[in-house]
Amino acid sequence: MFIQVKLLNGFQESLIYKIPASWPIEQLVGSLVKVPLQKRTESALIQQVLPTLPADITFKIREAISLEQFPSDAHFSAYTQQLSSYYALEPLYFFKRIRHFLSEKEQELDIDQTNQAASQQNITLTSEQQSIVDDLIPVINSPRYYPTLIHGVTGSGKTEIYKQLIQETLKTQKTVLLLLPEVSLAVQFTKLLKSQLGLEIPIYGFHSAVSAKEKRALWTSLMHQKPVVIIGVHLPVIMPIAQLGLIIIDEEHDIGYQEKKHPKINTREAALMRAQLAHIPIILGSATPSIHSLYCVEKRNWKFFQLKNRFAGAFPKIKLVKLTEEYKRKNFWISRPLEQAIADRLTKKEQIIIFLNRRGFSFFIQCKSCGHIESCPACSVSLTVHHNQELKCHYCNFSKKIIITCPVCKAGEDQLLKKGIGTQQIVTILEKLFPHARIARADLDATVNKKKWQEIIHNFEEKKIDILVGTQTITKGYHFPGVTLVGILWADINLSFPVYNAAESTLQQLIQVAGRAGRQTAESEVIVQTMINHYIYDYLNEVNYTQFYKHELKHRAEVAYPPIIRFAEIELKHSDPVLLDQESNDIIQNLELIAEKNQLNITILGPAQPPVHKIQHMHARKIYIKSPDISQILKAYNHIIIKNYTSFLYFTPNPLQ
DNA sequence: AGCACGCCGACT
DNA sequence: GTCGGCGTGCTC
Repeated sequence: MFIQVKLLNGFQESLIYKIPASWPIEQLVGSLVKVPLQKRTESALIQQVLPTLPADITFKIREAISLEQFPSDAHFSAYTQQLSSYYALEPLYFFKRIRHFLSEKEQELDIDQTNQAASQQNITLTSEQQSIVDDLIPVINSPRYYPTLIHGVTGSGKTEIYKQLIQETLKTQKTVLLLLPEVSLAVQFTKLLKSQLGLEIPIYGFHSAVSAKEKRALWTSLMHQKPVVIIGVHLPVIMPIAQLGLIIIDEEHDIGYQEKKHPKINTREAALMRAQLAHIPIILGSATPSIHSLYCVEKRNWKFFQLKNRFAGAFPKIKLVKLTEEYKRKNFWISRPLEQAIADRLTKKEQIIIFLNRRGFSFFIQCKSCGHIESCPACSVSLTVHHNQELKCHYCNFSKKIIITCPVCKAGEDQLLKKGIGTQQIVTILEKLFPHARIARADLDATVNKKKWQEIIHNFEEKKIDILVGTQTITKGYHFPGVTLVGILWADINLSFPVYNAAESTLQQLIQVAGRAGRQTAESEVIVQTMINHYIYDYLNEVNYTQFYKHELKHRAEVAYPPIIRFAEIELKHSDPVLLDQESNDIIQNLELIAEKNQLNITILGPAQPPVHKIQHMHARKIYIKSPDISQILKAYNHIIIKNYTSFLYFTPNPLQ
């Protein structure tokens, strides 16, 4: 008997080995083996068992060495098969990833020590919370696929439900997967659970902030089929786990679940596939559930629960302010109502968050005379002004001195407009308006320095800072009881972002930030400043968030976007833009041909130049495929990849931005 | 992906 | 004469 294997080290061709006499023949396909290759030993995945050799063999066949130790998981093979066909990858990909972390060397990690583990123990659940737990306990005890969506307003105590259900699952000797959309949240959650559930429960963090030693300890547990709690972002969902009993996806709406690099696997989707194959319950929780999940509640009978009450504090009052209306004000970016509210809170010695939801692109420099914008020589993005003296590229880190005359029309400095607004600038404005306030900035630049970041968060918690100015980073996870005012400076920046889910993600973000207010106090306020009118502002009240679903779904149906239809992206990359354009057009033609030949019901869009179409001298184009049926999209794409294009091709089903 | 082989220039 | 740079080709 022989096996046909594929090497994990990137060597493409499959090889044939003899099975040692002592091996079982059953269940070899999908297992990892060690095989001799020239003078070394390599790991490989068994693709096929061959009873006899192919006739045309001219080389001598060597014998495989040993089967590799791998945690048993009855559903793993089917799961990696399904995942790999959905993401148009080879099943080998998942084994490579697992292998990669196993061979990881120990390295110093600067672990985020942000201390948020509030020690509230043995809390009695509210009736809202209890009814969810009561519904799920029977399913945990006799498992089946049971997708459950929990819409819990900010501060409603979803964590308490998770804790109960984790304990119930462990009682049945099963493993729990707890997933969060960001490493920092996973770190926080791990700490919280360890302090509140007690040391006798094996809890493992499993993400980039965890040491290789700890990861290996988890691996050993998995080998021995021990029931554990695994907390992570992307990695845990592709691990082989013998006795999986429950998956929890917290902040399920968050785009952080989609991996940043290709292949852009979405942990939320992978987890759903896994739960379905393993016949276990899966819980998705969020204060702002995704349209997609709400759609599944409606069309696919997912269980749905709502937590409409806050554990402590009360909901903030929400006030919408139009920036374009003619207020006479000291500064364009701080409207009169906001200025007054800040002054008011400062005298009451309460805390304020000022939020700027800019995303990637920010304030660039533009000539008022000729319209020229300074941009990066290597990437196609505008350069960002730093400290009013430097221009920096957000993608490749290129930097140069700020220009004082326009390089195109030679106009002077007074004609150079530093468009947009950044957190730095806001701090300066606020310092002028409120000279006695203690103001700090917490954006991505500040978070790169972990120590400084921790210090800022700590000082804000200790009320040594009155106003915290920040971007996305402050919207996630943190709990600042002293905050009674949240000011959102420019709510509509992202609404014009060229993606179909712009309204959804903007509203989710606004509600999440607004939710930072009034966690402890009865009276708080959120001021939302905007340039334009938009329907999302009708749904800023988070208790009524689900009404947004109806409105948005109608809109998506009109323009044929998910979740009504399926949607996938093909990204093409090449250093030569001419070749890239040729090949993208060729792919479009080919797709159309394939669709016609196979009678596929697909719509092809593009090729489009993405907003950032050139990064580090690599050009990019995007092609989109729509269809009522994902398998038709996959069929079309699989026809494309067998042709030998010189561009790099990346396939993303259901892309999020 | 590794690793050996081999062909050519630099150096004790 | 030998050491070592890396281009080429092979792996069951």
